[in-house]
Amino acid sequence: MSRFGAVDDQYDPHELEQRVFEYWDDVDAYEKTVEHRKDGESYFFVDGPPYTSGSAHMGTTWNKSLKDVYLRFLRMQGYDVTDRPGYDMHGLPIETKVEERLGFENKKDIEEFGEENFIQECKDYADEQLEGLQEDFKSFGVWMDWDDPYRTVSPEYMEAAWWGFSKAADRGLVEKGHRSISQCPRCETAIANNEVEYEDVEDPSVYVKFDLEDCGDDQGESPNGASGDEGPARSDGKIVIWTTTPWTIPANTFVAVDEDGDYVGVRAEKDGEEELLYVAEAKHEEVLKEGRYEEYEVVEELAGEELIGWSYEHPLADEVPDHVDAEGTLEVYAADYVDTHGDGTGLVHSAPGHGEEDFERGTELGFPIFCPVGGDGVYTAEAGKYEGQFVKDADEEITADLEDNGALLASGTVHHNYGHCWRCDTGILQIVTDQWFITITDVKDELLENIEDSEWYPSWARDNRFRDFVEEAPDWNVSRQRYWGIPLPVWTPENRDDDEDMIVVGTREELAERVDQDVDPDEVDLHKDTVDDLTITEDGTTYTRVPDVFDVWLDSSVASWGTLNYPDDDSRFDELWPADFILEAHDQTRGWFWSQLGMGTAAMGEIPYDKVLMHGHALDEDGRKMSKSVGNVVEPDEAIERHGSDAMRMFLLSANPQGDDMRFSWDEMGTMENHLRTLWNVFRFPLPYMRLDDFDPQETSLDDVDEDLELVDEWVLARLQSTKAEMTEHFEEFRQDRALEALLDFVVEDVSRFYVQAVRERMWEEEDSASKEAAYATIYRVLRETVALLAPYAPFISEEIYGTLTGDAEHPTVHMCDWPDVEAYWDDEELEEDVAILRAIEEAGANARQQAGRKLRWPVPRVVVAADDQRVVEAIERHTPLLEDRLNAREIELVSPEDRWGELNYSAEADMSKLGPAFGDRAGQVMNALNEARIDEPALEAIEDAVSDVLESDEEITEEMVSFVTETPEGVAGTAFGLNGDDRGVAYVDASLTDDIESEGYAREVIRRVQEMRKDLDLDVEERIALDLEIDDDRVATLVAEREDLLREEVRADEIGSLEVDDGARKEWEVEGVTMEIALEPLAAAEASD
RNA sequence: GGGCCAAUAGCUCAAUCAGGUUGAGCGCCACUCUGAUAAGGUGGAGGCUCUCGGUUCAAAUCCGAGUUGGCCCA
Repeated sequence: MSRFGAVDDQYDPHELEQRVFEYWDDVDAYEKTVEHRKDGESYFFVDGPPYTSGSAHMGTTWNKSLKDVYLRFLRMQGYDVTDRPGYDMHGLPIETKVEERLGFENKKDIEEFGEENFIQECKDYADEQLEGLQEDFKSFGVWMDWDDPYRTVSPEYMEAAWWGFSKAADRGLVEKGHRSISQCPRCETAIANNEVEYEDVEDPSVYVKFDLEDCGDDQGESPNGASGDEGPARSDGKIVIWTTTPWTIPANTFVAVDEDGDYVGVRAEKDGEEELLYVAEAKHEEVLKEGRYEEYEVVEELAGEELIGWSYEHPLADEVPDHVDAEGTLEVYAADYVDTHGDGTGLVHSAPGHGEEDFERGTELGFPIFCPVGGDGVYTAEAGKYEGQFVKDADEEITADLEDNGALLASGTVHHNYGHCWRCDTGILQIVTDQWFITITDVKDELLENIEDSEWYPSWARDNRFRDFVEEAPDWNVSRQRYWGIPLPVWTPENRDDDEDMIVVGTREELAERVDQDVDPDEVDLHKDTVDDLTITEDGTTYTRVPDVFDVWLDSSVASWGTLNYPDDDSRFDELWPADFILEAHDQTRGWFWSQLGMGTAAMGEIPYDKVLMHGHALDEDGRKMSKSVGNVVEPDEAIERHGSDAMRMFLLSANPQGDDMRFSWDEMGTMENHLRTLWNVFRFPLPYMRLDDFDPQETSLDDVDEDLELVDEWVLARLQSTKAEMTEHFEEFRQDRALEALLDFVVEDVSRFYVQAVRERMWEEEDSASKEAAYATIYRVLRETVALLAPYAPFISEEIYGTLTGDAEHPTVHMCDWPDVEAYWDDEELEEDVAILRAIEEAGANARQQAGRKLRWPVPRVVVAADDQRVVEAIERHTPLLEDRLNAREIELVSPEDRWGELNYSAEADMSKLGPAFGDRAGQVMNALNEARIDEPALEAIEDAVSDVLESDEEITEEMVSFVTETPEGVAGTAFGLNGDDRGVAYVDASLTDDIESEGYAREVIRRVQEMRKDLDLDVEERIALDLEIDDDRVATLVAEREDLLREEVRADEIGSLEVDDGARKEWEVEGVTMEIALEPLAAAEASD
């Protein structure tokens, strides 16, 4: 780009961004920036891999924008940043998408299609989605290493997973186990608890009576011993359970009670028959009502422990002949998952072959684990009568059979939350199957210790949420009975599949060495279709591979070394690992934050990341989550279309990145675009003048013009230093939103609204002047550093401004710049405060003018400033001319704190922090009395008297309790000014008129209208004109005539007199009630027409 | 059902940790400026600080109970 070249009149984000994209491409901006930092200190960032299904939504866009802003910032600080993006490409979600595409319904379809073909389809689908995501991320300017992303399907990456798993196995943390897991019967695989989605559904609700057996017989055998020798004969009694899954009753093994709970025996009557029912005391009324009993009577009160050891008959004994009947089963036991006040009856049907808690308690009691259900949710032969039925379909028949057996107390339906498969939405089943686990519960203490080695932003995310999650976490089931995933690298002896003599392979090299077949370690693809056929023969035993693939969460859990291609490539691991920084949304506490901790600890004994920035989710404008079914999704593409990538990024980056959700807002995004427009206008304002004067920032630097700098120059430079300091501080605390706020405040408030206004006239000077050069050098420095500070947020506009300012003199791209340091030389806190005070006075003055009905264009004879403190006096004394100029006042009159302006009245304001302790509960009354008092002089006695009058009692008021405020007299308008909420004084504008003032006022009114007409005629700034002026009021005409020199100068009029207008304009105006006619004509035209 | 986080102007947020008469930006309305001009400036309106209790002379702030939303867990 050529320096100070022509730029667009208006900020057009789309054209600008397109130009910048092309420019980046032309000069290899990204590659150069990476190269530029290659000798810097290394910084290891690891990208949490998005899943390759669907396109980037607002949340992903926020996430990548955050990553981009921090990576750019770190680069500018000199770090050599690792920025390899990643993609999570395996797993059930993609399998189900592909199944949908191919019209498959179950695993059989896949087997028929062929494993190899299916895997290829999944790979193609994932690759396709990856391309889409890459394009999405590039479209809003994220700079990562797009040419070389890590892909969880590549052989190196899959090897990294194998290696991590084998390290965990080396530590004895891999085991095959019989566990209760969540099974999706459609996908025919175990799914992780965090893949279960809960939805409100209608399910059966059945109350079942289990007939008690005479407990005298097996009293001695009962492990917990209960005596049955008193009270009513229990052999005719029944215990009542409740369940929403009748299909689990065939597997009933025991009934659980709360040993400390209260239970009752109830004699109840229905249809002339009497029954003795046992339920929790708290639930008995509800249960009997459900059973529609006509009458009942509590005949017995028991503690839970008294029920222990009671035995009962299996309610489906005939239908399921193979039901559990081992020693000690079909009895009542204590279990801590029972709640006598919760849902149900206080007695819990327990089937260790299904429920997780039932399984644990059943195992503890040494019972056989009976699960007559296959992975497809169909009853096996063990289920007797129900064999071959899908379990949910059998609910009805089982309920009917219970009724026939006289075991059904009541049946109905209930609405409750029930788990569903996250991908195919099928209701999950709890069944016990064989699965492979990483037994992280064996290293729970180590996990909790390792958490301490990471630093989280915000810190509560680690100390509350994450720690709680880790404490509760069960062993990690890593096996899935599916196809599209990393195969488990486990080989077991033929015909045996336990973990006793397993071989766990860690690398492709090892695989090639140990397998019986010929395998090229550099060429082998590790997917299931390839490795399934490989066998290992050692010491005469042949080993075959376990057919499962890994839980997809295991894939990303190894990202901290997988992204380095470790162990295949060990060149950078020692230097870089563990990651310095990761950044994801809060749903990853249970996801990636957790899986990495688990895998890092199991494999390496360490947490694989140092710093974690945890952001929230992107919600819609009403604070609801964006969802396709609700139709409130805002697509990033639309945001870019409406406001441009820079504005969208700035909006996203203006949100707090620490834990809070972001509420989307079109309004706020529009505001960001406006701020960028302001910056654009500020930037393009000095360009024509600099170009005209051949200003060269390399020749004329700030140092060269140091002597000629004016107050505002020094001030804006001082503000720049504070802004840099503030931004750096915020960035280092991961609050880029606050850093952005500081920058925009500087650009909009200080540069645009104050500095540019203040230097305009200096830039218009036609002759060369030291002052003008100083202003050029100052604004150049301000803009040059501002775009560097803005570059991480808005990389496009920053690039264009930087290019126009620097031409070929600096880096090819703004993103190679160093993060601007604070220069102590320009730091000037005193000056910043002075100007802050002056601006407060100016603002108050403008307010007072409006009250007095005097426009800024009209001078006022004087402004009286009553200062509350010496600091304000100093500021005014140091900068009186500037203040006169900004207020358009002939004179500034300063009233120091110890004096007062005679024409004023006073009132007082109470300070509650002092009144409260002194007056206690009467403080409110005293405050009101104080605030309402009006007095002639600001004296304590006067206010004390006034308050005492109102309250009819003597009150002691001290100086610190009140501050006096002035009451404006007639004819003068006054407005208080202050800083940071503290009053610092009052500005009084004396708006009285004199001939001199009116003369200038009217002259300026004429000037403005001539300027407007010049603009309508589209005249060049330099163009000379002839002017005709007829004013209807003689006095005003005379007043204006007194300022003819000013008029000629300002509007570049060489001739004033009557003229015929040919190529010019003539117009009548109404000014303050006076009619005037103005005509003008460019001189060149006038001459030509002669 | 449990845990964590949030709730303040129409919108986005600050003030909450260390209690003392609630603030900013945007939007809206009015005025103003006019050589940055599809810009700029000034002012105004707009608040039972989610609800109910408690502690305190005094609560947006501390405590308790709820409501709503978000995430996580069951």
